[in-house]
Amino acid sequence: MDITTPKYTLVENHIKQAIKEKTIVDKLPGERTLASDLGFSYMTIRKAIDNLVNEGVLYKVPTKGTFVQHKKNRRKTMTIGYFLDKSIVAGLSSPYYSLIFHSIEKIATKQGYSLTYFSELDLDDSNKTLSKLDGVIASCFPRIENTIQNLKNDLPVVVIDNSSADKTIPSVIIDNFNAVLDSFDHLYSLGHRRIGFMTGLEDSDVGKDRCAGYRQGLSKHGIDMDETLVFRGNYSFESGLEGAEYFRSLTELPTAILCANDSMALGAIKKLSHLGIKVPEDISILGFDDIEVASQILPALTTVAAPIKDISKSAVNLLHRLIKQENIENRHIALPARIVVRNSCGPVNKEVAA
Amino acid sequence: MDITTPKYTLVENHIKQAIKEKTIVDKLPGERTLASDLGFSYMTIRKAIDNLVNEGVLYKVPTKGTFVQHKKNRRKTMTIGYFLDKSIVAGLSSPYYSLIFHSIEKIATKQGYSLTYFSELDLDDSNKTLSKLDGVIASCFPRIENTIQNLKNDLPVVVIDNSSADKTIPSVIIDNFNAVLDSFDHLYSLGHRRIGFMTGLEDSDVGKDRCAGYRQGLSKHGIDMDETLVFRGNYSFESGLEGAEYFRSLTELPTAILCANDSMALGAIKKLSHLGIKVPEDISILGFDDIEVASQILPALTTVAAPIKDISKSAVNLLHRLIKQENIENRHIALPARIVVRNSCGPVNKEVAA
DNA sequence: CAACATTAGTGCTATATAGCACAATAACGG
DNA sequence: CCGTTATTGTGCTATATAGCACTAATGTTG
Repeated sequence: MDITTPKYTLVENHIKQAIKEKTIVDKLPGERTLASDLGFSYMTIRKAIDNLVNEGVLYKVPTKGTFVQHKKNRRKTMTIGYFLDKSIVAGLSSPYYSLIFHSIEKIATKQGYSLTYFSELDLDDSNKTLSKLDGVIASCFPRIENTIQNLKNDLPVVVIDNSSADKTIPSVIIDNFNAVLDSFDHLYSLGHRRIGFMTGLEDSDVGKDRCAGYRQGLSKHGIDMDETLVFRGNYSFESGLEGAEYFRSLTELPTAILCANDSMALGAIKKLSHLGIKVPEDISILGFDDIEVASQILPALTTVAAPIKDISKSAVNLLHRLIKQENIENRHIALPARIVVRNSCGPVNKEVAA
Repeated sequence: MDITTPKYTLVENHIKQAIKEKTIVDKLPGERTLASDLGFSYMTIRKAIDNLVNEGVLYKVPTKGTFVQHKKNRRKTMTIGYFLDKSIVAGLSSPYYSLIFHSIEKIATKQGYSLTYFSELDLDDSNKTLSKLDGVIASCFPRIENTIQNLKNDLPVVVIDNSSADKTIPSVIIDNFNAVLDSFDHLYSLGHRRIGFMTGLEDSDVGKDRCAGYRQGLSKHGIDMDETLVFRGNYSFESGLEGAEYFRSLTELPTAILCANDSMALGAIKKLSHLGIKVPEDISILGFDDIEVASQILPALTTVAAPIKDISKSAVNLLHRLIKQENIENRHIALPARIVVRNSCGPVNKEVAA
């Protein structure tokens, strides 16, 4: 410390220290008591306490005393954040995430929150950013577990899409397994037996569960697993193009392809059409997410509708209750997703397979 | 005032009043001077001034004096807002606005700003919301001129997409007129003469300018205006469907349709295909915006690429300079937009027109 | 036992006073 | 004329003191 450090900062530091060391837990001694204990004047102690109150470290109750502001019930900014890691390059311009964000905003506004979006989190300015927020909803991916942990130290966090490895973090996800299984059943009921699968990134629960749903569909109907019918994609439109080319290169084309999301399905449809293979006459394509254009393209995409509104509502409510420090019995919510039948899947066409 | 109003609040009010009445313009009298002038003690004056400094009304320069914090250079929150009125029901899930927002976020983050999204602005809590912001970028529509005016009173505002009727508000728009004119030229060069136009909402500059571009295209090439070739849409996918039906109902189908945005173009393509009219063989469709799916659908959409990145960059930079109170020579920026030729427009097919 | 009064503890307001550090300016001296 | 020195004005820290308003616990009284 400088020679010129004012005494009140010394007092401030002393109090902060005492709080950290739990010497002071809840209520501070009276101002006059503190003054004589620490050997500073009453007014100096007041100044120090005043500053700490302004900083939000302490709060006062008139005629009662001064108390420690336990970090958790800090001053409310009535702003929550939505975090979508920059590893999702399209960010909010991805059709799925833009639906999520839009929906979260509507619900958050209803609850009186403003919504901030961020896709990067430097440790340097994380404090600056996070101090503006009451809580964060994050789309979770395994590669950002560290970031989530950092967030969690400062704020209530609710994770959506994937659950975190850290099961203490509340999550809202959809039942990917059964949704894909339903899709499989749908294709099966149309007569399809040779069904391909285009995976997403398999580093996440979403990817794994959708894949597991596919495998379950196979075994449920007594179909042997054929590894050549699995194409490993990455959710992008481009990998949908590649996937279609891959399946085309097989000696026998599948009669239907389950895609782990809509963008890949779009890519597959486009490439297949280029290759002269008609959807759904020659091959059926099934997507996942029900992004806006799914119903607008030709053929209209049969897909699984992610319950965007429910996801958002659940996530905001969960977060709201965490912010209010309510007790939460069920920290992990899994929502069902239903298949939306449109025109990209049809009855099997035996002639094409060759 | 209560009997118990503390003197320092009286002093605070006195000072605020004096600032409002311009009795005090910049520098305050010395604290001791003030004390004797107002008849309160030095420490009381200090307390009052301290509070005003905390409120951001005044600021101090050590050994120099105390000064009025002119409203404009308020304390920075390093957060800017993006406002998209709720009258755009799809909000950020609209493909165009999600691109805009995503792009703004990337650039704002680079400049050290956080980005908040809001689509409603109650007058009640507008202060709560706006006090968290340094400035606002708003997508402007004529129907929200009032809101923009309110915003403008509190904060620097930059308007995008449309310019405001109030020309003092800086704006970043694209040159819709010439972009549509270019599109027209493109269709003309493919041999099209009977070219339909599907308008957007004509209450805004965007709508009017795109419409004017179409008319200019006609007159430039010496084609008579045929009002039956103009369908009044509202930018939605659904109105694209309706538009296609409308054109189909004409005794003679146009050989090409210029659409005021991509969503309508998508709708038109879908409906026309249903009606057995092939794009681009039978009819050419040209869009506007270059939303993500434009390149992903079949046929890939020939459209005008809105320079999203440039718009965002210009808007954020403008706003940043407004926040820093720099002098701005050019408050209105119009950016060129270029046509992206894909597969939805082809040479005219004389046989179809019948 | 219940109603009332007292008292101690709390934070809050207000004033008076004393000195420090710094910067700009005025006065002075070579 | 320039450089040094003194003066003045500024905000900043620190202390001591006096009284107010309110609450909760305690004591007192009918």
